[in-house]
Amino acid sequence: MPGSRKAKAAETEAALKAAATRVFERAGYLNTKITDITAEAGRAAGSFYNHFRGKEELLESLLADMLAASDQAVEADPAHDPDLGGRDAIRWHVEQYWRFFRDHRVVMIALHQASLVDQRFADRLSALLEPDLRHLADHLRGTAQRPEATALALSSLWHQFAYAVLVERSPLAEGLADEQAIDLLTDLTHRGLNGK
Amino acid sequence: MPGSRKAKAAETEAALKAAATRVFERAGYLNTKITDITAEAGRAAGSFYNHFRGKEELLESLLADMLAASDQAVEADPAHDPDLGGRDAIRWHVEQYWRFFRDHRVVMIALHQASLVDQRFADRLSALLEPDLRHLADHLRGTAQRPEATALALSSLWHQFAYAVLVERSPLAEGLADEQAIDLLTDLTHRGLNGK
DNA sequence: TGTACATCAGTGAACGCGCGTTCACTGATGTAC
DNA sequence: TGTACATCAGTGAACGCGCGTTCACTGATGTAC
Repeated sequence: MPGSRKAKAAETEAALKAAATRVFERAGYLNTKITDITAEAGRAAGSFYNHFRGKEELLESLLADMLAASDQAVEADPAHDPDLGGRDAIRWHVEQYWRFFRDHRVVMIALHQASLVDQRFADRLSALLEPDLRHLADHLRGTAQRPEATALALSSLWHQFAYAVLVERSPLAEGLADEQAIDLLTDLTHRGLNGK
Repeated sequence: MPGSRKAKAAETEAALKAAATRVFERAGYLNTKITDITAEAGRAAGSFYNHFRGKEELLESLLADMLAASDQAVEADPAHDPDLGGRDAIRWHVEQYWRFFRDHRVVMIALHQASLVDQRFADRLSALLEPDLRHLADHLRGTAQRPEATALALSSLWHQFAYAVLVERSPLAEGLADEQAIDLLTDLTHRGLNGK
């Protein structure tokens, strides 16, 4: 069976990534040891280094997967209403953000944790978020007095609320369904911007 | 000179705390080694353990100082308007929050970082913030549909925006003065709540 | 006040744990002829 | 198709670095008489 060697390697690499995701979820990126990942994947410790230089490179790989998945999702979606003034348009943005965060929760948190300890990831993460922020700021030009700062504030709101609800599972948001969370953020954003 | 031994010990302890604060600021809590702190303080490594069990206990100590300072500040302040509906009352709250965060920035971030790695600090930190959150939720009862979730969202907004501006120094908030930041948050909060 | 001893803060070299990383080895897969 | 050799993925014990923590020692401060 030619190609079966590569296939086996690919399988192990995928197993390591899946295992890493599970361990990150339960213990956090920073608390995770290489041997935790290999143990979870049922492989020997040395096997890890056939596939990744270290934990950072594995995270980079998960990040690449996440970006690929999100590119696909964007392409599948129809173009959105460029006017951010309407409540529907705002809700669409919030919903995109919420679903992305929920679906990629583990990687997002891992990136966030890595950023605290490793400047390279901090730069990576802010470069990742910056375009969306600039885009949002452009939408706000005319509507808000300080478009950039306002965009930063809104993205702060969305990000941290999603984090509190979806990651920390704050008791204050107990029983809050996705749709309700999205509506709450939409209302705060829409009214906050337009004063209505 | 009786008492001069205790005085020397207290001096060293204070020096270690001050040094820790400086090192945390520049390298982050998680990246800081015990020997970084003692070196910055100009003491031997072993000296650290005459005063603290470890890095965690030193952080607890900084936390205690912060709480003591904030208690004093609250006592010095006149009672605030209990009605959160008025813009002035909201601004007062936002301003308190902003100044507290700015003044205790280093400890707040250190706590935040410690929380990611140590569940005990996570519990400590949420217990620390919970009363304010509940208080805010009570203010919102009647005004907002879901007071608890809305309180969580608003505190998310304040916290993360303060973090982005005061810690990350986001380029999007370049040249934003404290008063402008406070006004921006006040507007978003006030309009978001009251639709005006 | 002076002397002898006890106590304590501080020192820094050394110890040792945890964990990332290596590497000689195994067995399976691929290749050459 | 068969044989001999090469290559590769995976293994796990062992190595070694980094750093937290200890501890015998020093010199200064406090206490007893």
